Amino acid sequence: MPGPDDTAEQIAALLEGIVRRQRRALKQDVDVTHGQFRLLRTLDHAGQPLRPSELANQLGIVPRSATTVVDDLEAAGLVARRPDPADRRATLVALTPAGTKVLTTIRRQRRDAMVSLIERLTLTEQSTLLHLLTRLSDD
Amino acid sequence: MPGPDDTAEQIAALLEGIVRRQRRALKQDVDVTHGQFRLLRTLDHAGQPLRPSELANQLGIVPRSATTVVDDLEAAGLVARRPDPADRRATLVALTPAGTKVLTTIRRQRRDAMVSLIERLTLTEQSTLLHLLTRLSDD
DNA sequence: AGATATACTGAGTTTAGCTCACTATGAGCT
DNA sequence: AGCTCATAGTGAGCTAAACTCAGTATATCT
Repeated sequence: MPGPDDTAEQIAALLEGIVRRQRRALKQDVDVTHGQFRLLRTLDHAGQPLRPSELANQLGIVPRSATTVVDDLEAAGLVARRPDPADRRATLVALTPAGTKVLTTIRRQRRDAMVSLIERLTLTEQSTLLHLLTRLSDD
Repeated sequence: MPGPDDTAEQIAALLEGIVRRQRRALKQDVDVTHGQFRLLRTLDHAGQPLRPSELANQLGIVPRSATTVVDDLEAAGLVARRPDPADRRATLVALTPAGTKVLTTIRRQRRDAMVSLIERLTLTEQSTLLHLLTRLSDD
């Protein structure tokens, strides 16, 4: 006799499973990790250079973790650090042209993977799912 | 003009975000990691001892990874290994009473967190969501 | 000027996976 | 029986994505 609690547990398990499998399905041929991709995407979405702390904030991670991701992306030439003219403690992180290009590539791959999954649903179901997930995501 | 590709990308991002936040909301006071919890839950759901390889299969991880999780749970006294009488290569992993107890505790915590999230949806919406996610999860 | 707060980072840890290679045992074939 | 191949588990070692704690440089506030 499943109750609402059961439903919650099942939904949690399904969400986890889907995310895990989707992520693993992405044997990207571009050498950018998932975390790095998220940071690139955030920068692109912002449309302007951001501080590491702001990136951390938007990514939902602690600032120290953002530093590492930026380090690796910078080493790969996908972002560049420059001093913040307004505050000498701070640095600004900007996408390089190479970063933008890589972002586009990965985005397409990820989209392909997700599309092939959600193609199992009808268009109506897709928009229902989107709607429900959005409701769950609002802060 | 959002097309099906956009929908896929949005759904992917939402799924990730929900899972990440839910997991972090779980500052468990029981000393069992998320991966360990998943294994305990799988064992409990099976209702009988399972082989590590079967656990790995159900958890969607490679067998070697299951070995490590079982190691840690066994060290904590939450599961027990015993030889499989039917196949001397194999071992069977069973929940101990302590494991069952811990599982119950964590389940309640997790359920509370997830329930408080999905309470935003009506019962009908919840079952719709469950249905859609199940469709996405079928192999 | 001094205290406190903020921005970033070095050092080290944890979690949750992974691969590769090895041992022991089972199963199928001749 | 003997050989070959497959399966079950695990040791060793790696990667990713987070974390904490502590330290330095710079801002801000009184």
